[in-house]
Amino acid sequence: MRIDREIVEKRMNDFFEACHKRNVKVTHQRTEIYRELASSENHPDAKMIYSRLKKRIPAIALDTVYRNLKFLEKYGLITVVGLNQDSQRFDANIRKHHHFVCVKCGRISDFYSASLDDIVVPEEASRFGKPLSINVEVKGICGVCGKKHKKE
Amino acid sequence: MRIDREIVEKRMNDFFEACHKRNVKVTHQRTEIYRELASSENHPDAKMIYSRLKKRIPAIALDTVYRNLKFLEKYGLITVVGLNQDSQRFDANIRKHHHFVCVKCGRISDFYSASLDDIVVPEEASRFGKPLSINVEVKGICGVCGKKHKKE
DNA sequence: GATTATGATAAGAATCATTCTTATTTACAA
DNA sequence: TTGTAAATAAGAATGATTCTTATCATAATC
Repeated sequence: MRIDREIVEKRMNDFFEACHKRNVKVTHQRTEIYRELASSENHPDAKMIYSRLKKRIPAIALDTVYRNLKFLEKYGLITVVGLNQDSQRFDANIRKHHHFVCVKCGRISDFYSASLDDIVVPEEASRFGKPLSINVEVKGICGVCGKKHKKE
Repeated sequence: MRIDREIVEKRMNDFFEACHKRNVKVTHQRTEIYRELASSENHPDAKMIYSRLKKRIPAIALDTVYRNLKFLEKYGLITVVGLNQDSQRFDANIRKHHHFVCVKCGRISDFYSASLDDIVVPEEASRFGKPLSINVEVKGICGVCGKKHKKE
């Protein structure tokens, strides 16, 4: 489950460029953490990246992996899959709906939309298995956080 | 941020019905945990539900809240918002794409779809704030887990 | 209405993911 | 080459979630 060498190299170039542009240090660990993720197709978590890297860099600390993943996310080089919350959030609304999630405060709002309810699972997705549900997640800055930001 | 009384009552009826149909006990704690979530609009986490209930049921244990939320999810009365993972998963693919997530094994697969890329944020969503991204999450049973299930 | 079996709860310990603290090391600019 | 701010390693700390076990309550049966 590895990404094509060319794509990885392009990603590595983007990484170096982003580091230089931002004046952040290109450490061995940081480089290899990004390389590991950029070469993986299966959306690993921090532990998985850590244990793979441990073979090549035995002294690496798990905290370094976490720190750099946060760093890479902040600089837009990687994303966290899903909603990026620190705890599970629950919903008693069983009716088909979608979510607006504020990336600042984590507020989650339900919304209904006939047009979005109409979208069908494309073949590109059903190729991976039997679909059970399809939902749309909109990420953005909520009204409250938007106002806060203007004041600052 | 409370749900209309009528809706809550309908949900409570569904809850009692589901409990009886499944022959599970209708305990005070279970009932109030569901009532609390069914009355909330803001997708609380377990801690939040716990602290609200603590006022009414001082002896309630946090574990009971977790246990019953899992229970309610299993019986389809509530859902976990997002991908319901136990750890954060990362993605170096910054090209616009969508996800197929297996609800059995947690495997996450990227897919591309011109038709899904074309969907726009509806007014019902942008009402909550400034949208930054829109993505589709398909949940289902992946090929591997589907085969396993057939064998059993 | 009382009895009882079984599932549910409370309490606290345990586990797992993630972050913090601090002393040490390293990248890289001068 | 050297100075210095940034990054790292190690391990402790935190916070979410789950487990263990003794006790309790629901609901079926008498």
